[in-house]
Parts: sequence; structure tokens; C-alpha cells
Amino acid sequence: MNEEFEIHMNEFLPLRDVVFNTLRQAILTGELKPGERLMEIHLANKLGVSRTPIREAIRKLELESLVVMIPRKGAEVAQITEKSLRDVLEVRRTLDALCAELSCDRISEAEIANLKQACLDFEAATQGKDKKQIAKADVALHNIILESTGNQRLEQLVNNLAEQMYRYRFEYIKDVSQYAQLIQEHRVIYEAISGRDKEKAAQAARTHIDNQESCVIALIQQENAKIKTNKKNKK
Amino acid sequence: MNEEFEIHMNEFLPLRDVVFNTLRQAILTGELKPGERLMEIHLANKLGVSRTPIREAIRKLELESLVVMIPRKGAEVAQITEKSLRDVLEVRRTLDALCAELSCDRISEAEIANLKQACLDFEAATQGKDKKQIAKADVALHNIILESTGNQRLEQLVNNLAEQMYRYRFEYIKDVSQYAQLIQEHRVIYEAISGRDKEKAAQAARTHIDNQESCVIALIQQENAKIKTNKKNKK
DNA sequence: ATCCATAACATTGTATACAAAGTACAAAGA
DNA sequence: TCTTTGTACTTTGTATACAATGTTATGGAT
Repeated sequence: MNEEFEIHMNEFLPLRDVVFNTLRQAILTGELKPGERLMEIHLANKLGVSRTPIREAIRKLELESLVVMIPRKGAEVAQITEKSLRDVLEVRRTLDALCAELSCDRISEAEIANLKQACLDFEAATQGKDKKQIAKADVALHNIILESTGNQRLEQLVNNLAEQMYRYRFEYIKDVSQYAQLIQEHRVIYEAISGRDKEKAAQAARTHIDNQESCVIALIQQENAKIKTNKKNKK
Repeated sequence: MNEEFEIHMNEFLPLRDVVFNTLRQAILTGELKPGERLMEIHLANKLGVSRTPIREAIRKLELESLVVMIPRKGAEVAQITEKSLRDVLEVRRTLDALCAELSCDRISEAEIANLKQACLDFEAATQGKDKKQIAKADVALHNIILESTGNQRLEQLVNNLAEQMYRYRFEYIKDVSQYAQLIQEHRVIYEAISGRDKEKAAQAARTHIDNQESCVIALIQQENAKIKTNKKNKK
């Protein structure tokens, strides 16, 4: 329970940003669980800083909806409900489709080559056992598309929405049976974008999200069922 | 220059939120101008609080991209360039279209009635001289559509994007020649949604943004031209 | 007169101190 | 036994103090 957080100490960043990154990572990876309280003094001691940087980090997490503030009680890690996840995905489906379309218009030949390589890298990663490596390859691939849109605001928003899902991503990515499909979907997206076929690219992006949605929703329901069973057993 | 900010003192809100709302409002209305520095002690004195709530408010403004942090120099009000505005609108066009589509599926009969009334209210407001009233009626109308989607995350994102534009909105809304067109566009949107015609609604929403984009971009270029002229004159 | 160096100052970054509010637990009374 | 009240403790909200750094101004040397 008391394992230390992985502190991302970029030397020259203000402490508030180090704390922000650390806490965010902890929430996204599930190290800090939904509903868990973030108590300032406790965190300050744990990270070896004062309350001030902790508080400023919490303000940012608050605006990212990763924590919710309870008046005069403090911050706690936001719950992810099935509804909130569907809401996020509904938006992301649209924005990912937009990314794919814009990418068709604006991607450079060099980026197309990178994208192809990223598809291969992802495929290679799924052969190995390191789940973190797989997630990393997936993120890298999607980042190439994002950057090719040349729209920073879009990039920022999609990254943020994607992060909301990382909290489930690690479970999702463990599902080996999905790998073949993911590889295939990436291939379709690559081909649509490299062929600059906007319609096809948008559709492929939507399908990609749809499939993720089914998987993750299934995971949540499974989780919920487990909780209910536990409650019954306690009785 | 030294007029006081309009402090939105909701009595029971923590000071950081009061400060946050106050500063945000000041930035959006142009009271705090792009490039202007936000100095903590100065703001603290002006608002009659200590630096702590000021700093926490700035952290939130930072995440909203309304201010940018310069290391060891502090916060300053973010510039809006033509590029950043185009980026925002590119995203918003897509999300507004999504809103319109979702609304077609999910809006209640009561909300349709509200929407109709909001169209009339907006029309009435354009008859008067109070520009704030016009902006308010416009926001109210769009909020009805937003809320009818039932997607809180979408609501939050679109509101945020819209706010980025309010910084230009007040100039834009002064352009009396646009009123007829705005009224007409609202009417088309209303009819599409009340008829639950997704395709038409999405298209109308996109057109609405397109027209705003032309107007606001024209304003910016006009502004830029003015600045250039001034520089020349100084020489 | 200009350029460099040093000192004073201004401002942010961080830590700590103090105030207020909420919570939990225990003791006393019905 | 249950409820109520009071007290101690925990935790947040706010203010202030201290440290570090960057900037500006001043003075001297060339």
C-alpha cells in the first residue's frame, strides 16, 4: 500500500509541476484509486515538499476533472462511471475522426513514413510481454497522427480525453485477444491517411474508438458485477 | 486604467474560486489585455486577499490556456493569434455539429419549446441597444442545445472553447449588420433540431461557426493592420 | 560617452504559521 | 440504551515569512 510514487523529477520544473505530473500519473495508472482522498499534509510528507506545491497541483488536477473537490473536505480522485466514460468516448470519437480527416489534408510524406513505422513497431510490441511497451507504441502511433493535424488545441484536447481512458487502458491492453484486431485497425487507418482518403480515414478512426468502447465498457461492467458479488458475500 | 474588477463574490465560494472567476472574466472581456503580466502581490492588494488564492487561481487559468507561465517571471495573459483562433474554431465546428446531432436524438419537447423561446428572446435583444443582453441571449440559446445533449463532458469542452472566443465576441457582437443573419441561422438550427433532422442540424451548426469565423478573423486582421499603421506612424 | 560590474530591488518559488470548520469520540443526562 | 453536547483532533483555507533568482540602476573604468 505504501509503495512510493514514481517521481518524474525534471530537475528544472517547479515543484508544483513535478507534483502535478506525479499525482496525475498515479491516478491514471490506478495507483491512486477512485474515491481515495488526497490529503495535503500526507502527500507533502510523502513527496518531501510543503503543502503549497501540492495544493497548486491539485488545482490543476481539479480542472482536468481527475479529482473532485468536496467543500471543506478536500480533494478526492474522481470516480469513472460508465456514463462518464461513454461521454468521453462520444466526444473522442468525433475528434479522432476530425484528426484523421485533417491528417489526410496536412500530413507530410515524412510523417507518413513515420506512421508506417509506428504501425510496425506496435505490431512488434504486441509480440513481447511488456504491456507498458505496447501502450507506449500505441500512444506514439496516435501522436504522429495528432501532430500531423497542425492544430495544437486539438492535440491538447484529444490527449486529455485519451488520458481519461488510460485509467482503464492498462486493463484493456492486457486482453491479448484484441491485439490482432488493433493491428488490423491501425493498418486501415494508415492506408486511409497515406492514400489521403478522408472519408475512409474518419470512418476507420470511429471504428477504432467503437471497438475500444465495447472492450472497456465490458471491463467496467465486469468490475461492477464483481463488486456486487463481494457485497453479497459480505452479507 | 485602474478601474476595479467586477468581483463575483458568491459568499461561500473559496477565495481562490472568487479570484479565478474574477480574473477569467477580466481576461475574457479584455479588461486584462493579451501580454499583460499578472503580478501576484499587485493582484492580491487589488482584490484584498493574500497571494495564496491568487496563485491557485492562476494555476487554473494556466490549464485553461488563458494565461501562459514564463519561468521565474510569472504569468501573463495569453495572446490570441489568428492561428490559435482558427485552431479553436476548427475544433468547435466539429463539436457544435456533434451537439446538434446529439440534440436531435435526445432533446425533450419541453427543451424544444425553450429553444424556440430563446430564438425569440435573441431576436428581441437585437432590437435593444444593450450589447451585453444580446451576448447573454446568445449564450442562453446555445446552452439549451448543449444541455439537451446530456453529455456533461461535451458541455464543459464546448463552453471552454466558446469562452476563448468571448475575448473577441464583444467586438463581433457590435457589428449590427450581422444580426439579421444570426437570427436566420438560429431559426434554421431550431427548425432542424425540432424536426430532429440530424444532417440538417449539423450542417446548420457548421455554417453558424463558419460565419462567425469569417467575421472574427476579419476583425483580427483589421486590428493587425491598425497596429502596423501605428508602428509606421511612430517611425 | 560607453561598457562592465556590483549592489539594491522586485518578483516568483517554497515553506510555515495561524484561523476556521468539520468530525469523531466520550461523557452526561433522559 | 439512546441522545445530546462538548471537547479534542484533523484537515482545509488563508496569510505571511523566507529563499532564490532575475532585473534594473548606479558607479567606476576605459
